Amino acid sequence: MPINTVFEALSHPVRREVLSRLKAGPMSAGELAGHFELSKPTLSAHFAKLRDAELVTVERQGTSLIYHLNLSVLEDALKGLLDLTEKKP
Amino acid sequence: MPINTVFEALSHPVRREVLSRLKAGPMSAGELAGHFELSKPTLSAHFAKLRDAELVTVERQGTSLIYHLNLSVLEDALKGLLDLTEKKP
DNA sequence: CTCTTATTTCGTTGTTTCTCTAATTAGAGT
DNA sequence: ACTCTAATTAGAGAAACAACGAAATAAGAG
Repeated sequence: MPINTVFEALSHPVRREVLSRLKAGPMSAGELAGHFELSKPTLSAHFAKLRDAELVTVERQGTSLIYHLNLSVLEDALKGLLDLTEKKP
Repeated sequence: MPINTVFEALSHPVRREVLSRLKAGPMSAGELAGHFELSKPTLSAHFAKLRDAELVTVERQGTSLIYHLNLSVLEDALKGLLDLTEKKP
């Protein structure tokens, strides 16, 4: 959960869009993957980076894996960026 | 200035620290480079990415190049991240 | 015009990222 | 046990990244 891992995870547009879709609510890996024109293994790799950064959490439901957005880490990133704009640290 | 370029630029810790230092005020490339244990060519490449993303602007003063933080693009990134946390849009 | 200073560009090397297909694991149902 | 679906892991290749030393460029001083 080093902040560097978080920013690295946020650097790819596909991963940011995954987060954006999860904003609406938890979703399975397959359903998420259906929104992209990429192979499932490719998406799975993106999911792994998001998990590494703890930007998402995962929960198994039967054969499906349900991904959840982790707001708190996203807020850490937000704070990190805000620190770059504030004059006062 | 596509937002993707901005996030990509923000993904490296050295570049974020460069921005952080510029927060205090404009600074020359050499002075900036002095704060890192990296060669000048390496730093120059990082500066180029920041320029590409328009996160910094540059101004020549004699033989020196003075880098300035560009808050407005940083705010765009901030807004992009905020969009990932908000429930409403 | 030459010399010095400041910074970037060039050429190279090793590492990481992104993508794919093919093979594998995990769970549920028959 | 077998089979289906869901998802990940393994393996491979192209492209991009990050780092360096050496050479090139730009601007001012003498």
